Parts: sequence; C-alpha cells; structure tokens
Amino acid sequence: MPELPEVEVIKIGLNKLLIGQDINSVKHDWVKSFPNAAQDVNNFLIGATVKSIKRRAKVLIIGLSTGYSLVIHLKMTGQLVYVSGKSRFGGGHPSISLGGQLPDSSTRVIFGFAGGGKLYFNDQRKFGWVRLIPTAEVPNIDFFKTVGPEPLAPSFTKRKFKERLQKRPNSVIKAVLLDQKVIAGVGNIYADESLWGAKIHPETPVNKLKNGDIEKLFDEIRTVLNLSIKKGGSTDKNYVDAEGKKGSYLEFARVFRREGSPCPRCSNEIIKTRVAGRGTHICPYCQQRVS
DNA sequence: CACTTGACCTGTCCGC
DNA sequence: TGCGGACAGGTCAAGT
Repeated sequence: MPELPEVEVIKIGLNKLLIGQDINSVKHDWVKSFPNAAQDVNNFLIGATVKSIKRRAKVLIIGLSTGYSLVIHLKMTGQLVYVSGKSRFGGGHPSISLGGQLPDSSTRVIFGFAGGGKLYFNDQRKFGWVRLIPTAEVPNIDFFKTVGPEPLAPSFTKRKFKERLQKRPNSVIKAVLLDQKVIAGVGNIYADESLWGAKIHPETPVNKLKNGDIEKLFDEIRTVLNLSIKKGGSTDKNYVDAEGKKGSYLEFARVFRREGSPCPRCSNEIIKTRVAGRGTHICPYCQQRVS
C-alpha cells in the first residue's frame, strides 16, 4: 500500500497527534507484526514519551524518550490510525471514511496512551511490521543500510539520479524505479505515473534512455510525489491517514487504474499490462517501446 | 553476478 | 450461489 507520499502524510499527522504523549500499554496478537515485542517492551516502551516522528523511504520511525524507537513498515495494507480518548464517538471511531469501530479484524497492535488515546496498527495482509530498536541502531537495520537516497531531498540531483540508474544498464526502467536500493520511496503507483509523465515505456532498458528522458523522469517523480503529499496520498483500498481519512491523489492519476479511459494527453486508450511482475498502466501511444 | 520468480497473508472480484 | 484462480499499493529469499 503506502508509498512515500502516504507514509509522509501519516508522519505529518502523527507529529500533530503523538508528540509528548506517554505510552502506557501495548497489545499485539500476531507475532510477526511485532516480532521482538516480548523482550524490550516492558523496559523501553511502557512509560516512554514520544519525542519525534520521522520517515525514511516507506518506513516510519517513532523516537522515544527511552533511547529506543518504534520502526514501522506498513507494506501493502498497513494503517496507523490514532483515536483520541476524548472522541465524542466514545474513543473507538476514528473517522467516517474508515468505516467502523476500532479495533477491527485487521488490528494487529494497539498502543495505549496515558491520556486515553490509542494508536492502532492495522494490517489486513500481515506483511507489515513494528519493531522496537535502540535509536542508535536504527540506521544499521538491513533495510536502511542498503536503501537509496530520498527523491525529494535537495541533495538528490539529476546527476546522482543518472549515476544510480546507470548501475543497472540492462534492467527495464520500471524495475529499477521500484528497487528501493536505487531510490527510496517510489512504488507501483508513482512509478507508473512518473513514467507516463516522462513519456517513457516501462520496459525500456536503462541504457536506451536518453539524457533528456532521465532528466524528465527525475522531474516527474518529484512532481508526482509532491502532488500526492498535497492531496493526502492515494487510497486504492486500504490506505488512510493517521486520523482515518482517505487520500485523493487517485482522482488526479493519469494512468494508474485508468485502463480503458482516454489518455489525458493524446486521448488514446490507456491499457494495463504486466512489467517486472507488477500490474502496469501505460498509454501505448505516448509511451513507445524502445528496445 | 544480474535478474526473475515465489513466498509471505487476507480479501475481493471475475469467470465458469 | 459456489468455487477456483488471479490479483492487490512491498520486500525478501531462493532460483535461473
């Protein structure tokens, strides 16, 4: 589910809701959703104050006063929804758009706060995870050791983007965009959207891309990610923000989930195909195959 | 090595 | 209506 924009929107929301709050309970019923909970929860989670909420790639990092951090990956269907203890719905109803009361059948972990609020980690498909890790060791987890640069960071330049792509000269461009070791945070939605914007066929090998193609793609990735953050992210099925609200980027999407509709640029029909093992949306006229 | 495929899970939708 | 199969926003491990 969530790609960079969705995780960023959750981060912004949690920053408003959780900073300064004290955690006083945790419940988890699916071991893989919080694999190391047993050892350190009592010493470093219960009683901790939330100090910071950060994002790196598609991962959230909640910094605690105990020197530990909660590191959270939502994978395909994860949600992090906060419900205030003062909710007029009785404390279990985050928002009309989430549909019903929490916890529900997808709730895997519940963090309780001293003020009565609760943070629900919901994950229908159980791919996501929460880990409690010493803050100093967070950068050393396997995922962070290998993950690529943040595409929205000012220090990430067109030159760096080109250099990183060129390490994978024979791979098709969509597979490279989805590879988190190359750049962080781009997933299936924004890969399709930015390739359409740059008029690049997703199966184009990297070494067939012209300089101008790569520069245009760089700009499109940033444009699409920034627009989505502004729109509150993309809700396909499961995604909601920290208050349980859906995002509206897909109303603006040009190709993602638009198969059968006219291309907004040339009016030819958008088609769905399969590239790098993933459902892929293209305009076959705007995005000509190069081989 | 570089690249592709299957596995991890549950739920939904589509065709027979 | 029931049932099987394909598919869904992400990453790993294992295979070629």
